[in-house]
Amino acid sequence: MRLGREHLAVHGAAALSLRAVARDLGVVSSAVYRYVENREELLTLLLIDAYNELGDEVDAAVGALPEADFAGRFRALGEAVRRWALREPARYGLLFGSPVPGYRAPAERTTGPGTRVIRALMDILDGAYRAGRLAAPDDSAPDDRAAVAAPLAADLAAIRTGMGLAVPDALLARGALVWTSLFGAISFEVFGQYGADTFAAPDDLFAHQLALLAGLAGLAQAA
Amino acid sequence: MRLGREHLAVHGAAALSLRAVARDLGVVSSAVYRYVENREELLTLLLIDAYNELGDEVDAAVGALPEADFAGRFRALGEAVRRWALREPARYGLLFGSPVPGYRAPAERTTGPGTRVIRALMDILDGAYRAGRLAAPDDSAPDDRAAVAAPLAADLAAIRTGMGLAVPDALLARGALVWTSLFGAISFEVFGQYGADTFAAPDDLFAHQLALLAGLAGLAQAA
DNA sequence: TGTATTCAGAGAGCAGTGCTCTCGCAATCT
DNA sequence: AGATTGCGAGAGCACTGCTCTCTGAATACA
Repeated sequence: MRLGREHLAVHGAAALSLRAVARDLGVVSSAVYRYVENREELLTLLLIDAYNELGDEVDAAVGALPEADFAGRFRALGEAVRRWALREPARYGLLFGSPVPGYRAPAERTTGPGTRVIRALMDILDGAYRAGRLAAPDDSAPDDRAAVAAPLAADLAAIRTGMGLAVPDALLARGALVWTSLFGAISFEVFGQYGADTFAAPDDLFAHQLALLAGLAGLAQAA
Repeated sequence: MRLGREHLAVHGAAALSLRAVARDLGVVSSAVYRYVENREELLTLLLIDAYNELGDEVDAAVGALPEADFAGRFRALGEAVRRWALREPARYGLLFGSPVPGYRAPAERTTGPGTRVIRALMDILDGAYRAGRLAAPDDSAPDDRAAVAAPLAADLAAIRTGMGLAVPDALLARGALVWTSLFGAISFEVFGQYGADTFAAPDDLFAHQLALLAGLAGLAQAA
């Protein structure tokens, strides 16, 4: 079932060639259609496979730290995502890059594996909140920046009940921003948006960004 | 010189077909090669064109507000980027999505137009700093989260001199994170990463995220 | 005005793609 | 032993990027 994973890794998602996959398997192209309905389903399989591998690595990295080490777990999550993304840039692009033209992922098969990272992130934040270790950072306390508009509050309420969380609106919204920001930073690095050699020390850059995001999420940096 | 812009808009970057562009122009495919060396150069032209249109709209939105309204200008920048991205999702994907397989953008032609948004963003932050209106948010003051490792500090110093800025390391790093976070949030929305109807009020979500990012950047929300 | 040059586009053709169809071979089941 | 099933091969369709040659028209030059 490793249909074309290494080929995707080499050539990228949009250029994924069913015929090339067949060649890698030492088989003619029409034979692949015995196992896969079309190129779309091949992409779907690769999508689910990638989501699950990323989810596995994130879960392993997070689970290696004690449950109460919320800040440590958050950092482990971010580092695991980045490590996987840098190791598998094409597959990362398939998951978080521009959608493949003409391809629409079947939600009923991909939402499960596709929500594992945000699930893990929210579990950390929710656990920290329930343990009284998640505080609204000072810069949001006095002003109304953290105020949540009514329609957004409705969306957040649906997410909270849907995921079984306890965090209040403002912190939930911060969690969502941390989520998108994490992937934004990683995407910039993986996709080469920073420019050729703008950052000679990308590890330090990311570590700094992770620390800032932890602060944004309301996680104290204590161990 | 509108070679295939609408075609890209419809079908996406990776599916951009030189032959289809030729058809749109009412011409046979080989004729296009009179004006464009190959598909790569066609992509490069579209890339530069998109960068410049985005840059123009951002500059216009930012320039519509008084120079001293740093927070307003920041919000205008973010809203302009999002507006353009939602209006031109395929072109946005070309700029900020997964790289087109086998295509390498020529830095000497694209870095100029490609840095206009970060340039505008940094100008706002730098202006606010020089005006004494950019403060390190409270949540970074007491701890060492904002401490910048030595190699990262070297990178930041190069950026500062290269762009002629005055902001210190910690704020410059925050600016970079705000930059990537902004595009991370927009990419999630444009690329449909949030899930089908997770957010019924995406405008409110983005407005909230922009406010949080303004806080992260150190911009007071005063007018 | 007559010739030479340039240039835009057409058309054929190459190798590649996704995909469908038919066919043959081999293992399996009854 | 005979029928069924499944796997893979091969041909063929329309599409792609790209190269080549050829034609026809506009232009430059004398």
